[in-house]
Amino acid sequence: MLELADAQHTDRKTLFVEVILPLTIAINYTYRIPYEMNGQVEVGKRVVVQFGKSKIYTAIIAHITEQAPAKYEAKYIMDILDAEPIVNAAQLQFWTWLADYYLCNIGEVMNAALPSALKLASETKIELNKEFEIDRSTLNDREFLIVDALELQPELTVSDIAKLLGQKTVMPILKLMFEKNIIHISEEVNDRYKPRRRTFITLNPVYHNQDQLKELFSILEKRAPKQADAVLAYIQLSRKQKTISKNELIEASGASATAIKGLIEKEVLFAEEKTVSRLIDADDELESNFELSPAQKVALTEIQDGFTQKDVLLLHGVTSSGKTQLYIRLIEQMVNNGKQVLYLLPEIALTTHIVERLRRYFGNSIGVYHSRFNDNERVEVWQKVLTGQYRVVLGARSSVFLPFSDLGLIVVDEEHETSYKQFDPAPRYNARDAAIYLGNMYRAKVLLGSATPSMESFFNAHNGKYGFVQLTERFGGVQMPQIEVVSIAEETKKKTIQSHFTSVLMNDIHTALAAKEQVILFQNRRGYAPVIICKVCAYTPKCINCDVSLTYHKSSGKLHCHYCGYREESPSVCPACGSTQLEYKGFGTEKVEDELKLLLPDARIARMDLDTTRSKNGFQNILNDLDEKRIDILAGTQMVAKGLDFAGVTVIGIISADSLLKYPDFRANERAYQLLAQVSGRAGRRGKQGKVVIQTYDPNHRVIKQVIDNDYVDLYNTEMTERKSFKYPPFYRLIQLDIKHKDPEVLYHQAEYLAKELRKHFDDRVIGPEYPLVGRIRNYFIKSIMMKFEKEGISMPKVKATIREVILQYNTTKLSKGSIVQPDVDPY
DNA sequence: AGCACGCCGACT
DNA sequence: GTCGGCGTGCTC
Repeated sequence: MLELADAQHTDRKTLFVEVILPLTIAINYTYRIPYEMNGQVEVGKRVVVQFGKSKIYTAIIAHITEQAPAKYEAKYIMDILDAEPIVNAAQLQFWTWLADYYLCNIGEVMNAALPSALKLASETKIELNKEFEIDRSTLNDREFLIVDALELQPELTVSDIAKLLGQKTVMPILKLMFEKNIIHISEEVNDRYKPRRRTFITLNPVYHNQDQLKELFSILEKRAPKQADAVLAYIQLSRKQKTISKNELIEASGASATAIKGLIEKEVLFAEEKTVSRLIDADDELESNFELSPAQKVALTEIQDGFTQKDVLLLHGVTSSGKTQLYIRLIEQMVNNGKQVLYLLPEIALTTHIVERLRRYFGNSIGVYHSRFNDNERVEVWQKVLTGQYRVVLGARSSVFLPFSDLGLIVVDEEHETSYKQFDPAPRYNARDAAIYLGNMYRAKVLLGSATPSMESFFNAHNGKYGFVQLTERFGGVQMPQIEVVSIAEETKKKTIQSHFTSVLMNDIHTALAAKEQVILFQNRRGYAPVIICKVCAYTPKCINCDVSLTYHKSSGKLHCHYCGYREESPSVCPACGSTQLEYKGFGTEKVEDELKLLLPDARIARMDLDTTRSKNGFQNILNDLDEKRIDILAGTQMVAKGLDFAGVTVIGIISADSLLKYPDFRANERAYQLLAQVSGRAGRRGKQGKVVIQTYDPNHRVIKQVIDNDYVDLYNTEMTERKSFKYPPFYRLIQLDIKHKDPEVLYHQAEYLAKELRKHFDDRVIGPEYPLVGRIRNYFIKSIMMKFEKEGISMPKVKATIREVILQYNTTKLSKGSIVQPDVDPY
């Protein structure tokens, strides 16, 4: 009796929940729970709520209370969607931290964290899942109605469906249909990642028998000599390498594709299509059941020991030193201890290939999470992490939001990569830094790995905040490319330079082309000429928005602003004085391509920059052309540097290193080092040493020396000394102001005003406003500022509180609205 | 994020 | 005289 009374009492309790709405709102809102749902209320479950006049959203329960709000009447929640929480307490803590650290709203974090299928709202678009055969007999009336409607009109919103059914609560129905794979929650369609497929050839094992083989040859030589050649070439190749691709076989044998096809039809050869990596090294490093080299074994022990002292550890390993193998060993250990592992990779490095390799070790317990996966797939991964089915997750930055329960290790590969930083919508977080916090929360170990670590991580390792392990030895006999520095000034004097190409570079290009090898030329500038200047009156066309000189693009015949996208017709006479003597100064990839075509009319030359890859499959097409040897020389911007595998490339030419070395940015040297090292790394392949030609006016530049010597420590030391004597502190914190105004002039003044206000609180510790990239750009979002903490022990929370306050005042003075955001690295 | 309210410019 | 531009404020 007593128990029953108690239960009834609980049922009668009036419960309220604070919910997180997936919106840009500063606070959480409170809703009331209908009595009959009291038993189901739990933090982390999704609820359906009405917010505002007519809109319906999916929200997350953040807090449960019996306290009724004093100042307003709470609305009832409409529904509880989940039987079990889909977000755990740790995640909510993580979201709160992220919102605080990056100065944004928790709703924005929720938006970034949850796949859109988990946050149905009235405006969400629903469509049928085309890959799913619907068995109508299994549908109930309402489902039937929805499917019918969707067949007439392929896309309906949630509120359309509510109207159709004549009822308000449609979310649970849609949720179920989504889970049954009947419907798709549509979202912006990202280009899905297309893995590179290759056909591999193997010999029918029958012919491993010498007699059979001889017999085969005697037949083939008479009737199909080309096919005999191909088989011979196969046998020769198979002595050198384990896997032979169709392309390699065609190249080595000189036989045609039809000859090979004929052999496949006769079942002499077997063909098998496989996914291969676009990344270098992956193939060689990850043979199954690999053995660690002595150097790797030492490093592994050091990492394990390091983790007993420190929670975060930086692994500095030169390119091709086999870091991935170490990760695998560490992951194995963690998984054996029953812990979960998160393996973070920069966006571009996520290939199904690496997954396949890892699957070999971890079977079906490995999941992949990636923005190019569709929502159904993303939700699936989410659920499998939640239920603990996935023990290892390989993913891009957004995978820090997955519902881990007992994370033991986080690996952040290519730790320095800027793609870990989300720039555009809030939360403007850096997944590497977030991973460190995440690790701390779960008492998990964090391993940062890179061949060219970021300054701040190196700094932290140096100061003992992080542990530090080095791997200086290359794995498996891959040779470092030969780097030659050529003085442009000297060749100009000797008149041995043609256009922008020194004799040294031209010789190497000729050698490569003669050997049917490929060349990449790197020039860190798009367009044809970055500046036009009138020889008579010195007038230079500038962007009306940004105050920077406009770049001439020959392909469009227009002048482009590379910061805001503004375009205008290219003038034929000087707009100021009417003179026809317009000089095109400097050069970009277009000009490199153009002039090279004049010098080498027979070579197949292509260009890879933002302009040629903007179209849907532009990037992919160029890669494929390069792969299949339809391109001899590729001229490109930074894009060519990003870890992609250009197997046939043996020569790299850096047309002018000076644009890198003279970047007006205080992280210029660090970036120059990384870029030069990365570009250089593209040269050569297994068994063939690459050649890198660096053309420059400043052959003695210390960064060039550091790249040649592979001396990251020297780079770090000189940078730190220089920064100390510089007007900036060695590290500063960047506050990114998310102010949007159409008039850049206004925007600029707003940023200045804010910096001035902040200076009232922080004096000279505020630097700025500063703009992304070049000094005078008035860009869409403005980066301001900050500040030195070394002295006076101002705590970060206090700083943040003050910034909030200033922004708040700023908002109320109606100069602007806009939220504050704070990205970048906090090494303190 | 939506949506309403409200105040100034070019139109049937 | 209105229609409609977007600036501002509010949503439990």
